Amino acid sequence: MSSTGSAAEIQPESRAARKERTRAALLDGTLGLLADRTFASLSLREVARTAGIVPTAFYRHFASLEELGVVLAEDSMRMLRQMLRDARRSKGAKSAGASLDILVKQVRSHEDQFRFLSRERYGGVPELRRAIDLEMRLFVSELTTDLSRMPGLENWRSEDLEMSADIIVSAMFSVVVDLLESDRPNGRTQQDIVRRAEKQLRLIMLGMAEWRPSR
Amino acid sequence: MSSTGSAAEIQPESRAARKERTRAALLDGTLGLLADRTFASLSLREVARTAGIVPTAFYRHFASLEELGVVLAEDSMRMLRQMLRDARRSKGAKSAGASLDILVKQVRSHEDQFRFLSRERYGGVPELRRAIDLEMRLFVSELTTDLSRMPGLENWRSEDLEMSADIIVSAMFSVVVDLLESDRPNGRTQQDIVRRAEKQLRLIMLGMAEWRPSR
DNA sequence: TGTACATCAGTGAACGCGCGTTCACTGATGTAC
DNA sequence: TGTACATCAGTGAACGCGCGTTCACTGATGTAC
Repeated sequence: MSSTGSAAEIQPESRAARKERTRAALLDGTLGLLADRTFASLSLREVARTAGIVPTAFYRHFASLEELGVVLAEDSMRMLRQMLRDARRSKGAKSAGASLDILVKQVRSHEDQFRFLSRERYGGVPELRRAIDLEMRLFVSELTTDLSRMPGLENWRSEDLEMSADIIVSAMFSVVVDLLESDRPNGRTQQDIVRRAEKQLRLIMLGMAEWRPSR
Repeated sequence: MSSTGSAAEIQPESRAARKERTRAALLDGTLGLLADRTFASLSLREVARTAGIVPTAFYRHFASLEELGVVLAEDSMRMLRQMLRDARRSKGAKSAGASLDILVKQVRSHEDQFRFLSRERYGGVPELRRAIDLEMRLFVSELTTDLSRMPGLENWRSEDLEMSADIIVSAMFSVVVDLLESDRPNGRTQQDIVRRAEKQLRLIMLGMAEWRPSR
């Protein structure tokens, strides 16, 4: 309780730490606003408001709203990549059920980010759309590589592997969207969504088992 | 050449016809603006500008911008329904190739409307999102009915038919998006897109042929 | 440890602008007689 | 056919508002000595 250096001593936050906290508040507040809005409809002033700073202070952190948006997209995509890496490491991930389980958990713990990605993927800000689209392509191409290592697929043409990866990613994307809507009126329940997705993955795998890479 | 009623006589447009023309210009101009924008980012004044009228005259046609948006969504969805009806009537539509052909033609002749639908489907205006989502469900359910009549599928559980229809619609949706991007940098060519989609449909059909509706 | 100066996150006033909406209006078209 | 009146799509001024951005500033934190 003395003032000579005990653990209880008040450590005043450094200037850099404060700045970082405000920056994080800007990103986080924006993600919150995006829960039911499009990025294109945000104003710099309301974003600043959510972080509790005056509009002009925004420029201490980003040159423009769009720049903040790109950072948000990059952060969200980093999260996605991490998910893929985790899934690959986990031994059971080759089964459809286990992979879906990872996806559901990830969506549930990063709802705002997934909502942001799904909304801006086809949205109105070209810079964001391009960034997200690029990441989706990388995603498909990583999954293509994974597939090429699976037993029975060693001799497939890369074109065929790619189209398979593509259809899997499409199906997973709509799982994400459905999950995000699942607590709203008219939304299907999480159980229904997962069960349907499992069947879809099984259907695709059945098709792949029968596939003859002709021509 | 007389003024007594020949075909060359000038027929002044009726007031109702003029009004209808302005209304159409508003809808059409808005669709044009939406080629690279989100609906949520439009302003009433710029919409009015594209139709060549003063902002206040807008209210002679719609109570609000949102109301115009809903009409736009309804029009676009009518076009989609028409496409499905045409596809069903055409005899060859049971083959993947023929159906894809119809889709490609329809997308090419209604690019703006498809762009609008794909952009607002996950977009920021709840009213539009709901309207489009409802239509997509109807779409899946109609396709489910079509599938249930196909040879070999008579005994499938409706749940399984639905999940198959769902994955087909997802794949077709991404075909539409790809087609809309196909003339832009980084876009794949129309030929690549169609070829991949054909393979995907074949893969799904192979899977369905092997499907055992167990449990 | 104390002092003098530099840094810089955040402030607050001010600007010009496009916005949605109101209102009273204009003048061509439509209708009743 | 002609006249007198009603309708109504489009006009133009005006309003208050939130916007992005500029600018000079404040005062706490950091640094050099």
